[in-house]
Amino acid sequence: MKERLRSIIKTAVEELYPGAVTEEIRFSVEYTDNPQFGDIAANIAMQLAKSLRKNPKVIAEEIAAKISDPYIKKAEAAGTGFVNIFLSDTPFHEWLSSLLNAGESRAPLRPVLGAGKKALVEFVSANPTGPLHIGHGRGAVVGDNIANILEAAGYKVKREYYVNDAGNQMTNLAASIFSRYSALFDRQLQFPQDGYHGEYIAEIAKDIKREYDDSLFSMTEASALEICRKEGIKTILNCIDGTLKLFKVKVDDYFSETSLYEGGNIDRTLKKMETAGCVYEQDGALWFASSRFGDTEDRVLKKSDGSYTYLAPDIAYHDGKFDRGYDLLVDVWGSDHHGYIKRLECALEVLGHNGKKFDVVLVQMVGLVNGGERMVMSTRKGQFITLDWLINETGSDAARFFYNMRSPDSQFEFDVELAKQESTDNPVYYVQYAHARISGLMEKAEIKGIPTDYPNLSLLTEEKERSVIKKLMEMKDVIAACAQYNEPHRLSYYLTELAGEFHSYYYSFAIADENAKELSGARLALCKGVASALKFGLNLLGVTAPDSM
RNA sequence: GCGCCCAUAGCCCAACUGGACAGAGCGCUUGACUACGGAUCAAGAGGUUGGGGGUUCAAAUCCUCCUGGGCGCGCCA
Repeated sequence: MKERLRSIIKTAVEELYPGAVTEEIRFSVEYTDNPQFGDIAANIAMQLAKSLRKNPKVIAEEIAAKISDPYIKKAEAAGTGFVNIFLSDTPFHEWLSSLLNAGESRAPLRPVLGAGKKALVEFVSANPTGPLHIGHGRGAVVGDNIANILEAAGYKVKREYYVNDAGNQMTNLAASIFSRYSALFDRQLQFPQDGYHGEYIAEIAKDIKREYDDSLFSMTEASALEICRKEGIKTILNCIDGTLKLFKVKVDDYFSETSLYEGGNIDRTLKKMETAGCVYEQDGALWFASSRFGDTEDRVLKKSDGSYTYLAPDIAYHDGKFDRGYDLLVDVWGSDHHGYIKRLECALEVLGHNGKKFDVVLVQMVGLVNGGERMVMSTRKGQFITLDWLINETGSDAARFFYNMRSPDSQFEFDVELAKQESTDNPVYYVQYAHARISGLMEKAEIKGIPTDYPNLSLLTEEKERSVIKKLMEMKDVIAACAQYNEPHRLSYYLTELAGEFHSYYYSFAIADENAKELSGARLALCKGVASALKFGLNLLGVTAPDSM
């Protein structure tokens, strides 16, 4: 509908003012939120005012007088120069009909953005050194939702978890486990200074004891640690995977950092950067001249002892993502990693990927308040609230909706004591209730013998009915905005609004009235459309749409 | 010191990326079930968008300075 009006307006303007619509004129055509401004408003007159040297209000009046269409009831100039368009009921009925006919595909609710393009969403990527805590939950939900939304917008999406299974953290993990293992045999081994103190470490040690008994002591320390490392990563990743499944977070692949070492990917990528002439040696180390590309300083890629820094495999990983044919990369990171964006962007530019899209979504940290006292979560010290706990406490639906309520870059504090309470006034129930209510209506309709299959939608003439349909028409734009700006929280807000429109409608009219079967059939069809949109939206957020609650 | 992010109603947050009178929820005040689910609805109070300056027909949004928070500035990952 918007597209249609846009071209009508454009044509009118071109006839009125030949040559006025240049590339720079990017006018908006938007649904209004206030009926007094009509159904759709355009700001083109104000955009043209400068180049035409004319009062925008006058331009708007001329445009309004010029445009005509069977769907348009009237067009008028308003405010400082808006063109407000009032539509007849017909386009609303036709649109609703198209939604109902689309069935499960729900094509009228989906924007067409991806058109088969390939997108890779990398998220969570927590180090495999402990269970996921409530901080990770946010990234998991945001990433999963972005992936779902991109899919709905037509992208082919893959979801990856990057596993940092190389480097010092892993050495630390192995040493921590080995120390606990030794303690099981009454052998005191000094606990590593930066070791991991969580309960789960001792559990892993017990597992190793069960499988290997005391045989780790009869091998070299290196092999013993290697077993601890492997077992540790395996167990922890298993645990993480279990949590994510419980949270309905889909992960297609766990991408191992170690595989980049073993596959020679890092050397290959560094060679490319060398060829591009942007690396140099100094003090025995290999540096990336990132400052030449806008970074604040140069970065070390290979340390003087010959090992790689964290950055090198990360560059190789992202280089590889583009080589695998993805058009769009979305990384969901904790905001404390924001300093890495620039250097990674610089590297990707050097590697010739500057034309492609690489977005980093920074998810702000989740603070923790316990009884008014601030807590700092630390996996290493074993201080954290696990995501498992939260899910069990509030349920997956409430937790997911709650995490998605705020824009990713806003920081919020999680009050442990309020977690359960938070779930009872979580808006997710408001939205789910609307869906359940419609299911109830449908049952009622069947009992009362109200036919809903071939509704006469032209009977929907109430102002409220119009505004419900209008709300439904907006969903496409909302999903598009979510996908475009990586802001899935918009969908949560939208669904709350849509549910509100329905609840209000429900109270204003008898919907399943056996004494007015034809009208009721039309109203029930409208409700069916609402339910379809609610379910679609909730599922995009990983939340169920129950038929009863 | 340098860099990134944030500041909106009593609280927690939105605001279609520059558009019309800044909007929801919670909390507060008042009302609504012998119609289809009250986990709901209807109404009210509540704002100098942290502060100053600037750009624009139009600023919560862009630029600049100030104040106050968060985070990052390793040959750690």
